[in-house]
Parts: sequence; C-alpha cells; structure tokens
Amino acid sequence: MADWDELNHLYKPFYNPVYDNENEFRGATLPENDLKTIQHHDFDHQEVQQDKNIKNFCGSSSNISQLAPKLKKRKNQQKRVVVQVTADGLTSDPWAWRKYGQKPIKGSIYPRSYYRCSSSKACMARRQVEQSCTDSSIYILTYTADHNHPQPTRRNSLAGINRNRFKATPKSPTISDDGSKAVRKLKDSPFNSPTTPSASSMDDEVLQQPNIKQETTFYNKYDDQGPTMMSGFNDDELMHFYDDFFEGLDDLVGYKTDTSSQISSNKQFPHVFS
DNA sequence: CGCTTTTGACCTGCGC
DNA sequence: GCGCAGGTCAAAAGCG
Repeated sequence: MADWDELNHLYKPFYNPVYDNENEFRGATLPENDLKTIQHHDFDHQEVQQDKNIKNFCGSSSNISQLAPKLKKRKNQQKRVVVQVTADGLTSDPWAWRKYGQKPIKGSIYPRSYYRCSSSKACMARRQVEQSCTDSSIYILTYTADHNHPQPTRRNSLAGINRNRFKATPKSPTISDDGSKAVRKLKDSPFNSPTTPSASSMDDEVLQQPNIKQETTFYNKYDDQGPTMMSGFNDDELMHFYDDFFEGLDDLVGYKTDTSSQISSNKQFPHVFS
C-alpha cells in the first residue's frame, strides 16, 4: 500500500499512529470510502482539491503558491501541514508558541501571524495562523518544520499574556496592501485577543481538543504531488483523528527535560525536515 | 527578571 | 536588475 505509506510519511512528523489495520486510526475507524479519498492521488483529484484550497484561502497568492506546486513556490519552503480549525481549535495546540511577526497578506483581508516554538530556542518548529476570509470562524494553521524536543507539560511563562496591546501600539497595522484597505480591528480578532492562538495564553489544565473543520490539507513541499486532502469526514471522525493526532504528541511527553534526555527524545523525531 | 506581543525594518525568493 | 510579496529580526513596552 504505497499510498498509505505516503500518507503516513506526510503526517508522521506530527502524529505517530498505532493502527491495527489500514482503515483504522487508533480508536477512529474511518469509512472505507473516506479512506480512499485520502489515498487518492491522481492528477484530477489534486486539481479539484487545489481549487478548493484556493477558494478557502481567499485567493491569497501565498497560499495558492503553497498549495499549487505548479505555481510560484518559494525555495525555502519546507514540509508543512495545513489545518483548518475553529477558534476553539486554536487553543488546542499543546505546544508553547511565541509570536514573532504578523503580516498583511495580499488577497486576504486578514493578517497572517507567525509563531515559533518558545520551548526551545533551537527548535525550528513554526506555526502560521491565518483567518479564512470566506468563513471568519475558520482559522488556517500552517505548521512548518518539527519540534526537536519533548512536548512541554507547562508553559514557560504567563508573563505578558494579559497586556493591553493597544496602550503601547495605538496604530492599526492591519490594512491590506492591495488597496482594499479592509481594516479589521485587531482587538476583535483572535490573532490579538488575550486568548491569542499562542499556547502561552492557554490554560494548561484545560486543553480543549481542536474543532477541526472537515477539510484538512497535508502538503509536502518537497514532493510535487500537491496537497493531500482529507475530505468527507464527519466531525466525530475528525475529532477522533485529531485526538489521536495530539495524543501521539502526548506520547512523546514525559521525557526528562535535561539535555541528555532531549538528545534521547530526538530519537523520537527522526523525521527532521531539511 | 524573564517572558510575552507589537510592529517597522530588513532579508530573501520569485516573476517580469 | 527591479519590484513585489512573504518571512524574519529586533527594539520597545507590558505583565506576572
């Protein structure tokens, strides 16, 4: 089953499944038809799925380029996982992220926020958070690279998470460069609210499971096969899938956090993107 | 003190 | 080579 191996390879960096058979994620049995949807990689299917992405991403040139290999693709783009979640799903990421940038994206009325892993300075894991302009309740998370350390059980610090961001930064930066001048008050956006996607502002003890939308893209920047879509799942199935998704990450926790154990834990992350 | 977010400037890749 | 757009840096300031 080459296709399944390929799928496994694509999401393995973020999830280490233990499945009894090809049609079963741990505890989440997927309908056979849906599984075929995942495994289907022929050209026509990709074209359809790319069209879906283009619509979902509001025509953002960046995302189009990321999802359509035939179009513009930046050289340093690495393997990445694109996930659509609701606002609740934003708070479900168990990793600690620190925001390091925000940019207005051409073609989208919403800015894109850039996060890096704050648990380890050497960690190359990145996350981009972008709000879908076709459905403001949907957020597009793009995970790039991988964590090179165990998942933190505690956030490093809660300092600064409740700051009033508009005392120090009175001006509104979110004006699209494309002339649309679509201004959205950051204050009203989860990008900048105290419940920002940054995991640092989350309650450690109450990690909600992500409310994943029905369409999820896995995309390997190094192959030219385009995105691999997961479509046609119902919410429960996807919830199960992502329960296991993050459970797989949880399995990697519990290692001592000293240097030697981190080296040891790196063995759990052999799939380094280069 | 150490962490965070904000935000303008800068860097880099790509198309023309 | 130039301009555009995306991605990153780093200084400033707030919070626990």
